[in-house]
Amino acid sequence: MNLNYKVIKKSSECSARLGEFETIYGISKTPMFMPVGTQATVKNLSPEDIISTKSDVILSNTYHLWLRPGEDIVDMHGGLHNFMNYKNGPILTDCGGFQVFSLANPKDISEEGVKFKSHINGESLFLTPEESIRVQNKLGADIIMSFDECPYYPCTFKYMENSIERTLRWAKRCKETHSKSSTQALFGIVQGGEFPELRKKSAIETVALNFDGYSIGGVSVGEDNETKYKMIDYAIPYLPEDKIRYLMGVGDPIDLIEGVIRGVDIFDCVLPTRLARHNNAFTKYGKINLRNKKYMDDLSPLDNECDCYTCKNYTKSYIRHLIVSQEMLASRLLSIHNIRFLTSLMEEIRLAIKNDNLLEFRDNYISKYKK
RNA sequence: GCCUGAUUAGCUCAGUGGUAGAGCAAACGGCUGUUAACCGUUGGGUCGGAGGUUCGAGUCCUUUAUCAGGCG
Repeated sequence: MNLNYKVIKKSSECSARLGEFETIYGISKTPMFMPVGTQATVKNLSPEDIISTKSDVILSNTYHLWLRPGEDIVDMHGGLHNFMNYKNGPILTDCGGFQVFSLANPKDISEEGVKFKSHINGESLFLTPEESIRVQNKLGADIIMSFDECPYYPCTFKYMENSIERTLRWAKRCKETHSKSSTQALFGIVQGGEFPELRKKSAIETVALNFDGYSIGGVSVGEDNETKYKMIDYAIPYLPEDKIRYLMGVGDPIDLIEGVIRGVDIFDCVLPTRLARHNNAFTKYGKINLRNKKYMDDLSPLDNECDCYTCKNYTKSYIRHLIVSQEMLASRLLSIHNIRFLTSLMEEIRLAIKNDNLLEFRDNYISKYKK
């Protein structure tokens, strides 16, 4: 499916671009942050909560839904949107490639596919590019991902070279398997680690397969910041101007800004929701841990300028009380705030691109934000 | 009044002669395409009191206090 991605404005000072694309849910503006709902739910949040965060696209995961409840059950509901009652915006499914990184052993990866042991019951599983696409076709997300290997970091040049070549062959198989190209956009994924020539090769050859958009994967897997930004720089020049660029798994506020400056359009990350469950809130001055005793009598909201439901209605003191009392509302309120914090940051970024002052915005932001 | 049992970290409890421990709680840290409401670090004890035996006692003995049962 053609998302009709359009560049509205290119920054005059960096590679950032303001853009939009189209689905049956309407126009989506980029740069954008997408919250993650692995198991067809953004953990702790109802669809109404998600909408209140002004999110647009949300993510779900092929591997997890394949295992449970199974793609047929989702299909019986008429697809993911109906299954999880998210009607506000598009859904993107990740392909299961990250689970190759987090759950499978390198020795279990073959040309044909990846051998897994189910994290639920230990059952032996085999995921192939064809199976990933077949499952994603049934899940019915608006944007689906080509099945890739997300290699361990660090890995050798030789391992990475073999890996990207195999991922390219998998990408071709994914394209050939994709049976719903009229309703689902299929993105290819660029790998190559920290090796410039491999990022270049992976990008050029993935683009040659002509996907509906392109992801940069294998980032935020343990590398330092400098390396992380280089990985983006090595790939971006070879990605077409007229297609969406998606940096997978990145969601730290500074990383979002740096990614946009380098030409990235969309991001996803578990960080806002995971940090929320672990009692942390994003603020303009860095993240804070609400379990800390100093918030016991703090009557201020998480962030004075934030317009989220949580900040409009609750004090830090109350949220700390919920955390100490192990009440589940704490992680819900923090999830709402953290996601809204990032969608709000993306609004500011879009405005800065429009005003051609994104680099100044970045410098001001970093000077306040303690990473 | 007599008999038994208990008393060790804030709490619940291990530790039966050889350098005082765990879980929880507390304080704090980490988290980047979710195997994570998770993981980690740190602080915290005259072992109820007083005597005694012993090279050495949380541990054995005497005594005492408190608590819980049982019998009168």
